[in-house]
Amino acid sequence: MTLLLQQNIKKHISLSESETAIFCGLFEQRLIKKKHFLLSEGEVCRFEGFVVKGLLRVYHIDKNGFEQVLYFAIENWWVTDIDSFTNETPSQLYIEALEDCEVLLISKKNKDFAYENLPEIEKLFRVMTQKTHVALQRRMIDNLSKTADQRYQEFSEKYPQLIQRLSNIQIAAYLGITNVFLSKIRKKLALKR
Amino acid sequence: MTLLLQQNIKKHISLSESETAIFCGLFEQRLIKKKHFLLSEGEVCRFEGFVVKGLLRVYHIDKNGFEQVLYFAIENWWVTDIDSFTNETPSQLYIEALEDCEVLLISKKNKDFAYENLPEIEKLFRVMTQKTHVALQRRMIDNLSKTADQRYQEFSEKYPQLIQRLSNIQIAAYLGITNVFLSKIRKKLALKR
DNA sequence: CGTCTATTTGAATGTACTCAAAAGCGGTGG
DNA sequence: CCACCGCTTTTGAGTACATTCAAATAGACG
Repeated sequence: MTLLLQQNIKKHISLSESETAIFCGLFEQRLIKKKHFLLSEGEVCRFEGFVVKGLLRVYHIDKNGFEQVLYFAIENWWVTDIDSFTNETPSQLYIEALEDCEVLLISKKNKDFAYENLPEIEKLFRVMTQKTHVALQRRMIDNLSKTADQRYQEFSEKYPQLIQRLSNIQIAAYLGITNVFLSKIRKKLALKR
Repeated sequence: MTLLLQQNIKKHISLSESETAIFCGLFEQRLIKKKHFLLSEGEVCRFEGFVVKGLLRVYHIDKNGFEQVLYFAIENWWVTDIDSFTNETPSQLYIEALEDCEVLLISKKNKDFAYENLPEIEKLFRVMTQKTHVALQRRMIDNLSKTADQRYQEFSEKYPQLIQRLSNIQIAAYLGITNVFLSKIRKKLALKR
């Protein structure tokens, strides 16, 4: 059950067998069916999650009713609302399963326990947070400086496995364009080849 | 010299007098004249900086030669290229003084020393990183869902003190629009009142 | 098979950019 | 103190990028 999680940890830090076992023991398995929610706006996010199987999207609904996708999470990715989780404030985000999912959840209490008893874990999360931050910074720059056209092509090249599992509507909400316009972009690109 | 830094720390964590003194002692003062650089593309960022006085901009130049401002840092803000600093890789960013500046710099070595000897410091940086991340996430959403018009108004309302010290060119590079277009937005808004 | 949702297409509109030129403004040297 | 230079801001015209709305088509699923 926690095999994928163990491999994920090993990529970043070195933990002994027993430490790994302790850490993995702090997680709770959770199965979510397609179209169901792991988190809804207004709730406090009580977990940090590791995706073992499936696909989720993390999104926000703005005051005009439009959905903005912050990111997608598939196997081997982490998922949470870091703001709500750390500050224990109501979330402004939704986390929805786009496929049937298996997720491993760790509570704040258990994470703090890990911080205190497994010093390397601190590093694990620090590194992860940094990577996420840098990725977000890059995406910021891209969104400011590139056309939807370029962003779509780069997204397809970077996450080919993800594209196949997403509808145009989801991709468009991630790129910050309408699904109608995405359809036109795809047509234009298809003609070019 | 480190008074502002001390106040900044107190907002997030509680350190004893002596601990504060030790921590502040790990910083080195640096004066930068207007139009000079604290960091240039290609260099490894060897510091994390706290701005005591002045105004800096952190930006990236894309392959078409356009400058994208990631953020501005004024008094009481921190400034670094977190990617380059933590991974000791060449930076893709520039950090330039837009006014004469006084900055307090801490090296990686000294920061690690602080982590080991002043446990609360870990928390300080964790909290800061998180706040930055959440702010960036919000900005991401705004950029995806709002017009330049709205983004400009919100930026002016959120950072009125900053707006006054920035040229249109800088503001435009932050908002992801041309300075020509910003000028037109300002005219339109002025007429409305 | 019917229903529901996703995708495509076209026309009209709005948002933002490019290019070029003029006007404004600040600093520097004579 | 003024004249000049360089940089910023403004303005206008033409164009490119992206959205809205509406309708047609295609797919997915019970």
